[in-house]
Amino acid sequence: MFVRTGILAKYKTEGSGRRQIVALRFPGEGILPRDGNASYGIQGIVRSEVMVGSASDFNALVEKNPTLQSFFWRLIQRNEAIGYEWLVNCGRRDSVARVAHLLCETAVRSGVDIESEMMLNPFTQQQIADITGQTSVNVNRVFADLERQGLIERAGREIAFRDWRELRRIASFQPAYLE
Amino acid sequence: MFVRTGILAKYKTEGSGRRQIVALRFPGEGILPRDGNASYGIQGIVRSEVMVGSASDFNALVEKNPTLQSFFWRLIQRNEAIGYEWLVNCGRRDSVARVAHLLCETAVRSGVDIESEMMLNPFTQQQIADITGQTSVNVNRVFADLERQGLIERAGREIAFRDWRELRRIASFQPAYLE
DNA sequence: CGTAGGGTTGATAGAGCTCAAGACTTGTGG
DNA sequence: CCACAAGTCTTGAGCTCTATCAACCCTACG
Repeated sequence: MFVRTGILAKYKTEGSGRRQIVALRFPGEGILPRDGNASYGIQGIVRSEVMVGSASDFNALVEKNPTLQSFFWRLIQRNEAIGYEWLVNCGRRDSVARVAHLLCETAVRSGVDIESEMMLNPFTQQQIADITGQTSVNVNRVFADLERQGLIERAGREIAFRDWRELRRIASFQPAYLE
Repeated sequence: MFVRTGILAKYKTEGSGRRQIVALRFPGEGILPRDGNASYGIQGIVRSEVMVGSASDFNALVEKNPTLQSFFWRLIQRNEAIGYEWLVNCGRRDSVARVAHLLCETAVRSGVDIESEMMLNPFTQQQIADITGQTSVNVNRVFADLERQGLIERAGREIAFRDWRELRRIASFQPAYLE
């Protein structure tokens, strides 16, 4: 699956019904075919356009095209790096840093111009909670906190970065892992 | 890098010096080459024998050997699935479930015979904390808890599974993701 | 105009962190 | 063989962060 527009989420549901989003796919990214069943579900974060192809076509294409192969190879490594970063996020950062980190990553991955300071946050607070391993109630409080600290300003889903440097700092966001 | 014996850990260190182990490699598994710098460190959990090769050799080998290619393809997908499971673990399970899940996964991945009920836990409690995103103090209390509940019995690092089924349940461990 | 989903806020409880101290294990050098 | 050091495990006390529960508001939409 190749994301043309919008955002896709891979998620898993725990026994007790709690949901965890384990990966996101922004435009230009994709979900590669798997042997066997996937252990996760796929859902659109926003209305999205997605190209879907068959695994056999994909494999044939890649096998005879070394350029494509190394392209996907790099794509896989990027996703791996993002996954590791998310693990650090969930395991070792407090709730403010987790949300801030997600905002930073989202801004960079969706190609928003930081200088313009504006971004349309595509997530509901519940989805942010599902990504960062918290509750939506707490995500709400964290947003209020970030705003009170003067790091962001909100108008509906629209977010203005008022102090990108400081936001990066509290998130300990080092964009190198996104290449 | 190919792990012959022992266990390797990939880890990242957060700004405040807190460590998160983001992946493990058991015997028969490996760490594939990357373009550019890796954003993680590698450390042995126990004394390990590791075969190290160069990326160019690896790439050449894989490129002309489709069987190898699909082998590594599956390996990557397995690691991806494990990573997702770890995210669920850190994000959505309480501390008892996290430790229990790690024990289950370790038992299966290291090929221990569950029926024999015995496993040499290879980790220090600090390492378990670094994997599950907790403190070593709490890991210690969780172990005491699991023992009090009669799910495991400990003698040093040696662990006996006294009720594998129940342990799996509280960990919500579904081994399918390990293939 | 009613409804559902999302956002906001307060009160409360509890899980897990921090700090601190002591016991035990293992390896090293004299 | 002993003394010592470093690392690991264990336990208690207190506190903080975040979950939970519950109510209410706002907005979009049919």
